[in-house]
Amino acid sequence: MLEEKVEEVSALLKSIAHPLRLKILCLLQDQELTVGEIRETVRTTNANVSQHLTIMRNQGIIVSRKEANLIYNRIADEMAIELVNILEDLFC
Amino acid sequence: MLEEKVEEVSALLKSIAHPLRLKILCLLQDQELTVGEIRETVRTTNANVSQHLTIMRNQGIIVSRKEANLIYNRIADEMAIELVNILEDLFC
DNA sequence: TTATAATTTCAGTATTAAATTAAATTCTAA
DNA sequence: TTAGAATTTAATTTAATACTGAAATTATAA
Repeated sequence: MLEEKVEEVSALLKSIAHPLRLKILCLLQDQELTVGEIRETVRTTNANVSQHLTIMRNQGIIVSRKEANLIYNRIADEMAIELVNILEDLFC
Repeated sequence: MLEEKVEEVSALLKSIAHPLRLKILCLLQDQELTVGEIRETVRTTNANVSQHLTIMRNQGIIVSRKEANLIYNRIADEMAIELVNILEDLFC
């Protein structure tokens, strides 16, 4: 793997390699959810969910759209969806 | 994905999600290498390579065997080999 | 037995990450 | 225009990581 690719791939893995973020990605596999909805299923604060979403948004894994004062989040990166699928196949 | 699985998978990803460790895994895909041989291709110190190998050894990704005063390292976990293959397919 | 090579361990420092709480934004609806 | 809901931002604290250089281990070979 080329040096650039190594940096790119390890950055992507890093942004997924956290229990809360992995859970969020699993949740978002087949649906769009708001911060509040995510917070209801993963037991933490809104701020914490928001910060983890920001990490994944900066990585390009997630995009958000605003409707009223709700923010809907979904997976933007097909690679990320595929990767989560593969992880579930491999480990579940 | 079940809570336990989430913890397990994110721990595995975390132990791969570092440029140097990802490089080492790529190198070890099809061969056994000593710490010194690894250090020659990735530009850092022996101690640093050794520490990263320890992280992956603790995670069960790598096993080592000693021959004289050389320590040969290889990938132990088939899942890890498969995962690295998949990452190369997806991103290279 | 001593010198050397390969590796690990340790101690220290610097950086980065995670979680919490409170304050600030943004939008809606009364 | 103000009260409240959803979310983000900021500030803080705590904890985890990464790297370096030196010292300790382990094994070989002179």
